[in-house]
Amino acid sequence: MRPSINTIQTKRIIEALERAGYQATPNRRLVADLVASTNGHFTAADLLERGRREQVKMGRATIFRALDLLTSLRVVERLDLPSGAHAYVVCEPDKHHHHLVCSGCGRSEDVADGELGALVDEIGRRHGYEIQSHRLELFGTCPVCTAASESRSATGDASAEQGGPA
Amino acid sequence: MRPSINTIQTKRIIEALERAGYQATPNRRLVADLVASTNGHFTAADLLERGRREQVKMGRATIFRALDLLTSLRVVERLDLPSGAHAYVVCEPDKHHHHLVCSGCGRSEDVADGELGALVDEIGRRHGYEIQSHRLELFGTCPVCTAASESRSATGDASAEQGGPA
DNA sequence: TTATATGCAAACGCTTTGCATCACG
DNA sequence: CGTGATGCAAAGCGTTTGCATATAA
Repeated sequence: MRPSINTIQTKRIIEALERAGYQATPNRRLVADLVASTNGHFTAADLLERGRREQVKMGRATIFRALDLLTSLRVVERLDLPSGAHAYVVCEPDKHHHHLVCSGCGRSEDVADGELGALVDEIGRRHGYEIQSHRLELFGTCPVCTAASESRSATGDASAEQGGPA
Repeated sequence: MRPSINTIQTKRIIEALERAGYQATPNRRLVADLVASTNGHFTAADLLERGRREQVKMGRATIFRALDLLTSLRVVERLDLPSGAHAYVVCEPDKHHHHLVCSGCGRSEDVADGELGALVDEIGRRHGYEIQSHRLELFGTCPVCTAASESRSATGDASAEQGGPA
């Protein structure tokens, strides 16, 4: 997948960098772009490989440093897959939310906190804890993958559903 | 903390092992005991060190293998701390639940799924996902640590007690 | 010119594995 | 005896760091 420079998403990320006083270097722009052109979760290794494939040879360290940066700016968020592996997803910086991850293709969607906040408060009260943070992670199959697996089982086909993460 | 052999918890774990057809070897008994005498989360390294301190010198591998075993028996569960580190907690094998973890002392408590299930269903429906699993992790300060930090701030003492989650 | 950012490779920490040995059934 | 469990050390992975270099402000 060729990164499409200058999406709104990419710009948002770059602006976030500059607003925070960091340089929007070519490498960081590329990372921003790779990240923005992903609709699922991705790992540092994914970015590294995609980056190399595209054009530039970025060092591992640069990726990790960029990812740390973006994480601290809350442009991306780190999440833990059921396997225990670490992945990242892009997300809206400000509003508190959670992630719904498709275990088929890796696509991820932001989920508003909604009523969960109240439930969390209630749990804290019940246990006498002062809750500082909470994290809800949902894993399931997205509509596309569900459809794919249904038609697959109908036809006996057993090929993969879609692009996989990123 | 000296492991107190033969707690109910320890027995439960050992029975779970035997019921599943695994040998309750001395090493595994020790692990069971260490695990049972922990009321918070712990890492593999913790167990290794406590084990060594107590008596036996267990190889790293043995700890990891035992932990894998207990995880597969759902006697312990692996969880991801906000720092990204992996830890384990003991828990009831059968009922679906979540964890409330004290970021001060590491104590952890099981939290019933309760109304969350309905909320999760609702989210899945809204996004067209078939939810397969969900995980809620709560981080906060337990009553003991809250009290401790209050008396501390009252006396102007500023000693550390925790590393603070994300 | 001074602070930042980058690359590289070595260092790290955690976890797994291969293999010979040992214990249990 | 044969299978399962263990220890050890080496290998593997993902991530971080030190340091010299290159680049931006």
